[in-house]
Amino acid sequence: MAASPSGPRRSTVHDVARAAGVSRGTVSRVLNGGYVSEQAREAIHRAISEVGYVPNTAARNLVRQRTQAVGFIVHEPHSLFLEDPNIGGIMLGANTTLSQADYQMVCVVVDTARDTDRVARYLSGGFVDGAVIVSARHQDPISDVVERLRLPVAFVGHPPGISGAWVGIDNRGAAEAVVSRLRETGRRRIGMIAAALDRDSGSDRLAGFRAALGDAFDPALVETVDLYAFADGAAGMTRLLERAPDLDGVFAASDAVAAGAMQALRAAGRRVPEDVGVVGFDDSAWATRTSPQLSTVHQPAEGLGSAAAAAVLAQLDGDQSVRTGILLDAPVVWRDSA
Amino acid sequence: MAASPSGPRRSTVHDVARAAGVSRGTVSRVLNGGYVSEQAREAIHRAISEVGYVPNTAARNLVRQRTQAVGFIVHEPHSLFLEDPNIGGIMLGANTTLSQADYQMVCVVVDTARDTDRVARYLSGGFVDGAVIVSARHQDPISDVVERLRLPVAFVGHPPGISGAWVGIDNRGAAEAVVSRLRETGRRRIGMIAAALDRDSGSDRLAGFRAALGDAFDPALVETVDLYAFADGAAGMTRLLERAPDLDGVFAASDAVAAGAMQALRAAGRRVPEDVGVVGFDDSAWATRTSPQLSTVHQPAEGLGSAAAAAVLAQLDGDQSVRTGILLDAPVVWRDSA
DNA sequence: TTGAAAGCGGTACCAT
DNA sequence: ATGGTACCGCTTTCAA
Repeated sequence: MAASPSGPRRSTVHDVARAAGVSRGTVSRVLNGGYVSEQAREAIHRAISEVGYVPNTAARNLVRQRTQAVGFIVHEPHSLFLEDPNIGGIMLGANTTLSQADYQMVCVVVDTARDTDRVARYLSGGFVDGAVIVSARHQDPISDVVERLRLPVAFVGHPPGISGAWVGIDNRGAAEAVVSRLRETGRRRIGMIAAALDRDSGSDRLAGFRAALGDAFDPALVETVDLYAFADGAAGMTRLLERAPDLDGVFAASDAVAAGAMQALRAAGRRVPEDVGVVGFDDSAWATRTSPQLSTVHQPAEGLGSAAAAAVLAQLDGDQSVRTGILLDAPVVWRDSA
Repeated sequence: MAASPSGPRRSTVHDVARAAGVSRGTVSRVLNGGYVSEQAREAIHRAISEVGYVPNTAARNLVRQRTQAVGFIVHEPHSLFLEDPNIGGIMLGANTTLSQADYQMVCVVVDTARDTDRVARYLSGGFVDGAVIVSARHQDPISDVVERLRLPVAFVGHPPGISGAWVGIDNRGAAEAVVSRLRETGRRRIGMIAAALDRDSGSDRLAGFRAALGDAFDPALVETVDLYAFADGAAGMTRLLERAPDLDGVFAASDAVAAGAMQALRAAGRRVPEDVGVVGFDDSAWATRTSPQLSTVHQPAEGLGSAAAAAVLAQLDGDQSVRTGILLDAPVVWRDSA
């Protein structure tokens, strides 16, 4: 049971109080704010560094009835967690904001295949004061739990039917911008490889595509695939090309899909961007690795994580004015593929 | 200050004790093990689910003098954290193992550019019972702190001069295996694009390359680049090709480097694998996205994270028999690029 | 402005 | 086997 590093006992408020010649209460007051004479304050600060005092988190949390932890819930199989170019950035952003506010981020990955309700239990268990929830889906049981618990949360993305705070980008608007520009540059037969229609990001991108085309929209030019993945992009492109050999532009639902599409295009003897213009989505590492480099929509991943964390923090502070929806800017980046 | 979700007060050991008609001590005993009559045990279990009891982590941690948290320290700039194909897997593996043991993983990313000693303080602050440390470097100040604190840790990778437990793969042996096979398949002028020589992984791969070649080793066939990155691979390959136009095989220090090298090779009119055989390292998403698909060394990323976490857990349990070094298997995967 | 004291929710030791 | 009780380190009334 040699759990804690042996060393000398960590010093406590008690030690500080004694060294400064005051009571524990006074020490606590300078730590947390309250009426303290300048003289006492100084003596205490000196004592603190003298005895090397560091507050005990557990004790503080116990009396304050908080855990000082925020969950980062990713509802995604491990493999997708690793593939997704945005999750890492979102996590980093959330972590930065949270730790600056002295909160710990506890990362929980719900491998969809396994039990969702392990997380539900976790959330109910009072292990966290709030949560950032990534890639929730419609009717997600986790969202239900959160609602019942009235736990301060923020979703990244905006699954329909969710009532809590959320932060996202304007997928639909960005898609429209992409397609409009494609048309402006002379593309006339523009197709789309849509993906992940079961989440808002996927369906909104498709909606934007459709809206931008208006009357010119042709359902035959949309190919739908399951995942935002390279292989899906390649397969989708191949099928799309069979149906519409005269196509001269493609909007792919993600960079990975776009990269796959480019591969299929090349295999079919089409040149990018000369014969077919290709645009992706995410501005992930993929975008600058394809040749030609991909035109795409920039996702502010760290910003999303950071904003979601801030929204949770605001609720934790009892801030009533929390906006329930925040849209971050997702500019289109034009490179060489279209 | 409406921090905790309002709702009814959470029930405590006290409530359970009263509902079961026993004392708090007895309740604690069934929770933690000890002599309890079968009768009491049953009554208590019934009472627990009746009142919906969930233990309070803070209180338990306070009395036990532990935090029940383990740090996951990544000493890497944010951008590299996102690029590295292994870190995500390592993290997932560590997280899984840790949470199964009821530990929380607290992720700390040290953006090298900024203060390393913020982490040192964190570690000294008693916020965690132990730590998994990824990508430490030689003479890393963090390693020093850990040593001084005698904090239970495990490193992923094996930076020289580190005395604690570590888990890694046999970079050198894997590199040797790659090069030997390249020779067996008839390659005669084999070059290497070495990277990240400031870490053990990078220098060990180079050492293996050298060892496999023995007398045939030609320093002119080694090109060194800074990072395990695509762009570095492309640039390195270009330079290498200038020096050794007759080269017929390349061992790249990572898949990203290999992908960059393949691009440069193609630009120079060389066919892979006909003219030049290329082998990477990591078996990351890159490997199956290039065409032809990459032959490479498989990194058991989740396994590494999991093993490192287990090593920390073992030390926390006071297990004296912890092996200080664990090597996981990293098999070579032969695909089409060589 | 400050000190004293009462808990926060558990665990563990001590008698019984 | 069980109940009683002291205590973990800190915050927060309440008096003074």
